[in-house]
Amino acid sequence: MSHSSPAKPGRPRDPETEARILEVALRHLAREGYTRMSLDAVAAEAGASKPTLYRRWPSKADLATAAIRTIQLAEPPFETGSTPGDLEAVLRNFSRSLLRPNGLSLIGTVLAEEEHTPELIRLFRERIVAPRRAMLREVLERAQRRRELRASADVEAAVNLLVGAFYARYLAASAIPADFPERVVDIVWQGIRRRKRHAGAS
Amino acid sequence: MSHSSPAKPGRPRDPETEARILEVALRHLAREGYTRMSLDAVAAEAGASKPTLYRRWPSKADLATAAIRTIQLAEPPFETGSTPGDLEAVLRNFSRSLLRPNGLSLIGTVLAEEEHTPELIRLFRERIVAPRRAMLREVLERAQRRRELRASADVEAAVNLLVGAFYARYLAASAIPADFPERVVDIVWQGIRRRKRHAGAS
Amino acid sequence: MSHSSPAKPGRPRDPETEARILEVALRHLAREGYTRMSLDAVAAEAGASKPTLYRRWPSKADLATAAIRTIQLAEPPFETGSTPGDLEAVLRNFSRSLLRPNGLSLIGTVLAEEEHTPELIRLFRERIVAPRRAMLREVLERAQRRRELRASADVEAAVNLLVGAFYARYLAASAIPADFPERVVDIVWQGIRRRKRHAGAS
Amino acid sequence: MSHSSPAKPGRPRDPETEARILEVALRHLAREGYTRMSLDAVAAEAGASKPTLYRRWPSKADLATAAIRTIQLAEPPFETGSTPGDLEAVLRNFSRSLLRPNGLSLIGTVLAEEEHTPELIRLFRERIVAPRRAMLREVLERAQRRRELRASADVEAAVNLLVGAFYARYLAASAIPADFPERVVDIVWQGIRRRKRHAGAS
DNA sequence: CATGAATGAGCTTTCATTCAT
DNA sequence: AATGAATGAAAGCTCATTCAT
Repeated sequence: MSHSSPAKPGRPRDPETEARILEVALRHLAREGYTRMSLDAVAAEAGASKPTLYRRWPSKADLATAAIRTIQLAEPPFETGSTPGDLEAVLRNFSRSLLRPNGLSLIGTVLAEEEHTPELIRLFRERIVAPRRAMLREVLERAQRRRELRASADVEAAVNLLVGAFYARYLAASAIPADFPERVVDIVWQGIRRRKRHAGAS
Repeated sequence: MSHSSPAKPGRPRDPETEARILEVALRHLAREGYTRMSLDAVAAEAGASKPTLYRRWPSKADLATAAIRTIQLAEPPFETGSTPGDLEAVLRNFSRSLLRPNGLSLIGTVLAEEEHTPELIRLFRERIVAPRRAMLREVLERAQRRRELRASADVEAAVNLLVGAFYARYLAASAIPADFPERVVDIVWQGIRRRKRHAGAS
Repeated sequence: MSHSSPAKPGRPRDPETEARILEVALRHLAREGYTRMSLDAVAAEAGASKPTLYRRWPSKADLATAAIRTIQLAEPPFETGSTPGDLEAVLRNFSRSLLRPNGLSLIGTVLAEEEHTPELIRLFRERIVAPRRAMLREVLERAQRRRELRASADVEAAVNLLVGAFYARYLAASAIPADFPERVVDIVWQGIRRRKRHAGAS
Repeated sequence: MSHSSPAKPGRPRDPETEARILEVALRHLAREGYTRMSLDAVAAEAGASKPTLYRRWPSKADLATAAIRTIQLAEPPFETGSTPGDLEAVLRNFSRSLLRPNGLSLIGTVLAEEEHTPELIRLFRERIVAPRRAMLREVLERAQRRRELRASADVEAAVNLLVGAFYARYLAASAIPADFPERVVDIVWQGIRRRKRHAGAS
């Protein structure tokens, strides 16, 4: 008589170990950068041994990418009723998660490692960058379908402007003011929305 | 043949050596990142010995910051006749120098090292980031004085939008299209410029 | 049909597994040497797990000696009619098996490990070296009984000369010429055979 | 004004350090084998640090080959008056140095490493094996010029027989009897020397 | 009985920094 | 002033062996 879920042979993995390692690894990766992240330190802090790491991820790069993969984007509901309101909601959430856990140092490390460990930036783009941009693009395309935007409105450029403002601000000053989302949306929205025809334009 | 300045005792430093070291160091810093930049390699490539480096800069961090300090911004003339034209000129120059010598990896490394070597980002802000932003701000403030902008126009936010768009684009895709400056200026300019009163709207 | 020997409780060992492990182990031992032979690799290639190895052989050294023990010498029929012919036949077979599977690297590893794992060389002598020498000695002692050898002929030394020539040649050049058996037998046989009395020697 | 021997710049190497490292390395190589030889242990025993080793020899293989290179063959004067006497003298010296410092384990390790570190055996052949064989060959060729050998005498085979006997004996029993040189020379010499014509045989 | 997971110790190699000439 | 040598610390990775299922 067989079980529906046959017990796998061998000693089972401690499921908490894996999660703990990844969590520690992500923290170190963000705080120390890729090069400074030491597998010794990660193993020690996670209460595991180095071969335990190597059994799961065959190299440091694999562990680092796996750690990045665990980042979860809290998807905010963004139906505020108006397009600028939706954009602000997305950016407010973006701003909060951008700085976690260690400001832009995670972004920094994937940029710095672009030549040596391109997997990092590839995955970062796929997992972190792209979804966030997709949210903004979705809001804008919805607005486009509702004919709220100028006919020539450049959605791709607008997305870059909106998210990029936060990078620029952080790079210039390390701090993002609370009203920043509102301020950047304000300009961009004015720049792309459709304007009423001038009544007596003729 | 005597020097006009009183001769210092001992062998004088070779000024070319210093320049060569800094140039090599900057290249390595940008290509490899701070942690991977090896003083051994820099010394070897510059044709000097390590104590020669240490005599001038007491630590690796000092050498790295000195290297960043040498970056010169080629100041573009930007008097094109129109404010958007000026903005585009600045950004075009910015876009070119942004990716030199190795994409954003220099920015990456200063971000990644923010906690361990804060000197790096401090100096990077002062030398690289601030001057570039100042150019844009100057153009915008001049426009403000000419009353080309809306009364409520947020110059600081606009600056962040303009430069940030490039970071965002690079982070998302590693390549900046040639018409990108034009496209981002277009939106921002529409977002901040003063609009004509609907003359005879009645 | 029941077994003649009482059935043992528990799951019986798969005899094929054991053979497969030993075969793989011997190959790795000869190719990589003892220190480089990895139980991980042996287990993986044999399709078994490491504790399966450890259940049968309590240590790496035990597995290695067990692997050596499996080597079978194909006993050649050597009744060519003449003593030099018999010697050549033995040596020809010796030369072939000497280089299998990996030149002298198996001999190398047992010599190199003499201090750390003396079991290896002990067993190698008993299983591989001694039988081969015995064949030569048997041929020579038969010749002695037939009074084909000089009275003072040193059989032990002759055996060492005959087999040693192959070691020396390999150590010097890695390759054994096809006519090598004939050439070495020629010299040794001339050196030990009984010579006819010079008829009118007086 | 230049010196005839201009002082080299920089801190000079301690000449004893290099010799001490090589001596220790050779001992470890012979005792432990290549794989077991640890640079940590060598450095510690030689009273140096690991980077001191790496400055001189860029890898473990380089250090090992350098160590082998230091082996000096004490060239024996071998003009005993007779060819067999000369051969015995060479072999007696050979036998003594063969077992130093650790029996055949050095030979063992170069054989075992043939695939992974072929430099080892290449150098061993060039430095150790070839010179020893050359001595024997020289004695035999001198005898040949003096017409002491049979016309068909196979010098190459004789050399292999003479040195090989020692390998074979060691591999079979780990000990070389004191009269071994004499015994092997006896057979080989009888096997290759020219025989007197049966003068008045009729 | 056999499995996959875990471990502690070890490896070679590189680095930033200081010393002796 | 400038050099080459030296150093202690640490890194990434692998191994023989044992544990838990």
